[in-house]
Amino acid sequence: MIKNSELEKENFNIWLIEDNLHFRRTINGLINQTPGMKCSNAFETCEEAISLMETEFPPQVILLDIGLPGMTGIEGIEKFKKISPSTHILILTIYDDNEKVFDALCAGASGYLLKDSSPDKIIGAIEEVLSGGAPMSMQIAHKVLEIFSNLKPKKNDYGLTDRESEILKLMVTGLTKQQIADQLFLSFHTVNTHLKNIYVKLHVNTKSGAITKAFKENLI
Amino acid sequence: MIKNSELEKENFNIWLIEDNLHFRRTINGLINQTPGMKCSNAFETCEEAISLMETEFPPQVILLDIGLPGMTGIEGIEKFKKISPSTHILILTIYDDNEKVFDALCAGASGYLLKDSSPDKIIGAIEEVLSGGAPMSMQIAHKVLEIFSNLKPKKNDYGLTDRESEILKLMVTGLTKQQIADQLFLSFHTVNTHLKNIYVKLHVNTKSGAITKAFKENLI
DNA sequence: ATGACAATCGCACGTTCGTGGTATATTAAA
DNA sequence: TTTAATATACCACGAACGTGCGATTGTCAT
Repeated sequence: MIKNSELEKENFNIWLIEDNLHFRRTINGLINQTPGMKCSNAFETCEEAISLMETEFPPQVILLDIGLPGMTGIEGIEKFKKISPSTHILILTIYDDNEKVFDALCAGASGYLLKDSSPDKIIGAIEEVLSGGAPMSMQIAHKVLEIFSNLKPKKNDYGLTDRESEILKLMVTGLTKQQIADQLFLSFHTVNTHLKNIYVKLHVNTKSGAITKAFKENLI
Repeated sequence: MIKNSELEKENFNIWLIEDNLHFRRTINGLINQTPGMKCSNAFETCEEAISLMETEFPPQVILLDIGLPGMTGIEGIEKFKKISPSTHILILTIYDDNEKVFDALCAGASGYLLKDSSPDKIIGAIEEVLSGGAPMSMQIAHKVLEIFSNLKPKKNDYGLTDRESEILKLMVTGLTKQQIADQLFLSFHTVNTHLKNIYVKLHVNTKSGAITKAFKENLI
């Protein structure tokens, strides 16, 4: 499987954090059987790994479970990344809900695999993060795109005119009516009128309400 | 390469939108050589494809370029998805900037390949979308995670107390000071004081400013 | 036990906002 | 050509806000 001479020379350092003894041993063995990779430490909890990371040289890759006793894997990611930003975190878990996937990737994970991945896939994923990729199980990649498409929601159309949108944008920056008027070389009264119309269209009756709505519904 | 009996039976319908004649012919040939796949239509522009889509039966997959004459691929995605939500859009382009990737995936693309992908990869990607996956070139997957980690920015800590955060949350819902006071069974003056302190901590001096900051920096 | 912080409550004053009106010029559609 | 929509401008008044001063109480660590 592995015939990359670079890998064989470098002997990449990998840590494993996994509370299930059996799975930990399996993965550990798998990595150490792979030329060019070495699972130098295997932990049951993030806490143990963190304390060692502060004294020892950090690994290139951490294989990280999410459902752990004590600190969760998600929380762990941030800690690891703070200590060693260059270490790649590869999530290896049973959880595939949007929430966990989203949080893990936001926290800085470099990849996300489900535990049903084959040994080949797991080793391949480690190689992929090492070469700058972002390995994901098929289902996870799909979820990621799902999250994306929900990210930019139906751009609700309240029928704001161009001028009104422009004024809404300025309002969001925190300007008062008078300041907006100055900025656009308009009379205070004109801005006042526009605001009134904006409020009617957005069904609000305060600046705060308009701003909140603007953010929540991507009107900015 | 392809030995999936399901694919051979079904003969999946694929459309191609690509303005480069040479590349269009190449991909067209590639698909038609693949058992179980048929490139039934190849277009130069989104406009042509859209008009045909309104009369003919839509394909299972559209291979879509982004840099097209007339309507861009990104704009096209939304149109296609509106006409036929179940059609998978697979982006095949030279553009790999965050902006385009982000927009395409938000618009509802099911995958994103770079044009330097090998024929095998392209066919593999089509199979992957058909089986519910989300194929991405390695670089693209990496960019996607990059976008994610920038999504949840440094949760700036302004040292708000629990009470202050609570009041900030209520403020965002559009309540007045008096309404917030009622909600929390506090005096108007107490809320007023808390707001003053919030303003100092957030370096703002209006409700609007506080709300904007709350949204922009995820303080909610 | 002293000090720092958080949470609560109070008042006064000037500023800004929200809303009820009215009105004109321009432009685009019917 | 009439109509509708948009952008512009004005006024007045009460409500809400922002900010300057206070103050008391409790908690928690030093």
